[in-house]
Amino acid sequence: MIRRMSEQATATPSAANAVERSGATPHGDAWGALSRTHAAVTQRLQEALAQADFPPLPWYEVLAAVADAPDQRMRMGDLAEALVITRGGLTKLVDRLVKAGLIERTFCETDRRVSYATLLPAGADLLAEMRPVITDELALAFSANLSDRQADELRETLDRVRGTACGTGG
Amino acid sequence: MIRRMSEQATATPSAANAVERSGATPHGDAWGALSRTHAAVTQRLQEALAQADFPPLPWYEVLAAVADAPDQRMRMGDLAEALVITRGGLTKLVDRLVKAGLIERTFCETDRRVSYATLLPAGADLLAEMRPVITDELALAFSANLSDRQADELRETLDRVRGTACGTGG
DNA sequence: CAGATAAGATTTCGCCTACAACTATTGTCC
DNA sequence: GGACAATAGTTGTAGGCGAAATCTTATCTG
Repeated sequence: MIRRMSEQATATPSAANAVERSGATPHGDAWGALSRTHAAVTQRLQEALAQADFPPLPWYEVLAAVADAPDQRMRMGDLAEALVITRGGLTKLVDRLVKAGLIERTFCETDRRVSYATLLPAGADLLAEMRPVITDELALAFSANLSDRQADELRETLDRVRGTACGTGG
Repeated sequence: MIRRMSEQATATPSAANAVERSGATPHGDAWGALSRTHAAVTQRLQEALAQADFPPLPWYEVLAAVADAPDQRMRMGDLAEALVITRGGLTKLVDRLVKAGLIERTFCETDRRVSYATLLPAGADLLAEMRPVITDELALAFSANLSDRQADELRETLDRVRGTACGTGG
C-alpha cells in the first residue's frame, strides 16, 4: 500500500516546506464549499428524519425516485444511476425496502434480465409523510438564503460542473 | 422500525395519488443538483487517486487539513469538524495514517485531554504528490466550466446555505 | 442453431463510518 | 477542597457501501 511513499518520502524532503494550500485556488475553495455544504445539509436531513422516527435518507431517495418515475417503477440499473450508487449497493438497499413492504420487485416480460423496483401503496404513503420533513429542511437551507432565481442559477451551475465530471474521460 | 407506517399506511391510501414531485420546487432541484454533483465529483477524485495508486480521498483530506493548519497540526475535534465526520470515525482514520507513517499523534501539555494530529515529512511529501491529481480533476470540473468569478460566487452561495444548515437549530 | 460476447442483477467479501458507551481530564460551584 | 458536570478522545459494535466475481438472460456471428 502507498508504494510511492517509500520512493519519494526521503527523496524530496524539501517538498514539506513547499506545500501549496489547496484553498488558494478559487476552484479548490468552491469544491471545499460544495463538499462541506453537502455534508452539512445531508446531516440536517438525516437528523430531521431520525427525529421524526422515519427511515434513513437513502430510503427516501429510493421512494422519491420511484414515485416520480412512469408507472411508479424503475429499472434497478437506472435507479442506481439516479442515486449515484453502485448496482450492488442498490440491490441490498432495495432488499430492505422490500422487506419493509414499501416497494416490490417486478419483472420485465420482454427482457427477463431486468427487474423493477415498484412502489407499493405503503411506500407512497410513507413518502407522502416524509416529503414535508425534507422539503422543510431544504426550504430552511435554500429558500431562506436564495431567491428562486438564485436557486435556479445554482442548479444550472452545478449541473454544468457535473456534466463535465461525468462525461469527460479521465 | 418505521412505526408510522402501520398507523398511516392504510389510513390515507389516497395520498398515493397526491404525491408531489420533489423536483417541482427550485430548491429541491438545487439540492438534487448539489447532491448529484458532489457524488459525481467525489467519484472522479477517488478514481483518479486509485488510478495513480494513491491512498483514498479521506487520507488526502486529513493531510491537506493538517498541512494547512498552524504548526501543521490539528486537534482531533477540530479536524473531525473540518472533515465533517464523527470524532470516533476520525480516531480510526487517523490511526491508519499514523500506522502508515504519514502523521503522528502529539499531545497538549497544558490540557492533557487534547491530542493533535501532526504532519510528518512523509505525509507532507505524499500530500505534495497527491495535490496535483486533485487539483487537475477539480480544474477539469470547475475551471473548464466556470470563470474564477463564477467559482467565487458559487463558493459564496454555498457557504451561505451551509451557514444556515449548520447554525439554525432544528 | 451453437458458441461467444454483452448486459442486467445479485452475491460475497472486506473496509469504512456512525452510534453509543466508556475513560480521562478539566472546569464549576458550594 | 471535593462532588458534579462538561469536554476531549478512544473503543466496541453493527450496518452500509463499493469492488469484483457469479449467475442468468439477450444478442451477435458463423
